[in-house]
Amino acid sequence: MAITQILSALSEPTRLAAMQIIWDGGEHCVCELMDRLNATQSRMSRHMGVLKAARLVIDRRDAQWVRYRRNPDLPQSAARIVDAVIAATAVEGKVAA
Amino acid sequence: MAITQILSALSEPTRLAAMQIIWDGGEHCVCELMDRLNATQSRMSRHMGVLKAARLVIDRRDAQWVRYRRNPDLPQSAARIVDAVIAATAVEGKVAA
DNA sequence: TCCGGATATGCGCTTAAGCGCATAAATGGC
DNA sequence: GCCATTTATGCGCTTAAGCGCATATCCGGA
Repeated sequence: MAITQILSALSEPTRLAAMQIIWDGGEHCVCELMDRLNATQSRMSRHMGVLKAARLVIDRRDAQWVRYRRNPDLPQSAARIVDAVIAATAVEGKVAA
Repeated sequence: MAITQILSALSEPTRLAAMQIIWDGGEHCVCELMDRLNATQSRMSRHMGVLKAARLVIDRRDAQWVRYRRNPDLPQSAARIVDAVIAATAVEGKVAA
């Protein structure tokens, strides 16, 4: 079931675009993702919640910010899916934001 | 956009299970998939339509049967996604049918 | 031409996804 | 303690997904 949940999480354009940003390994607050992806606050927050529920990312409180980053404990088999997806977005050009 | 469509197509358990079967490279009629996946006829037919719309599979009329197989012209970047997904299902055990 | 098997599709229904809006909750600074 | 900033969440709405049922369509064989 976890796999279908991962695929479903990645299948939404804004979430996929967020994963492209987050997959660099760094930390990114919701406000940054909002700005870069042109999303409202509640929309962005909920999308991040979906990615978190799929265990693709983890979050960390840092003062008034919440920093998201890729889940370092993601099983390799799942990480390979994300890698392949990110690579494919690079090939096909851009993903809607 | 094609990538999110592929991910969405793969994110449904019965469709994912169908892809596991079809990814062997052989041809499979709807009736076979129905039987193996415990799906009704209309349900299976529609699911295959979704996979076809995502260009993951192609179909061919053969007498009263329609044979589905993996799309040989699927871009490599997309094929890698499917490969990673199939590999992950093998790791995690089984996918609901 | 008629029939039976295999597949697709129109229709209506139910449920889930995604959204905006308003509001709550957490935190630092004053 | 109070306020501004950042993030999460309850609520209601709209739309899309998935399903079963019935029916249409396609095909070979008698």
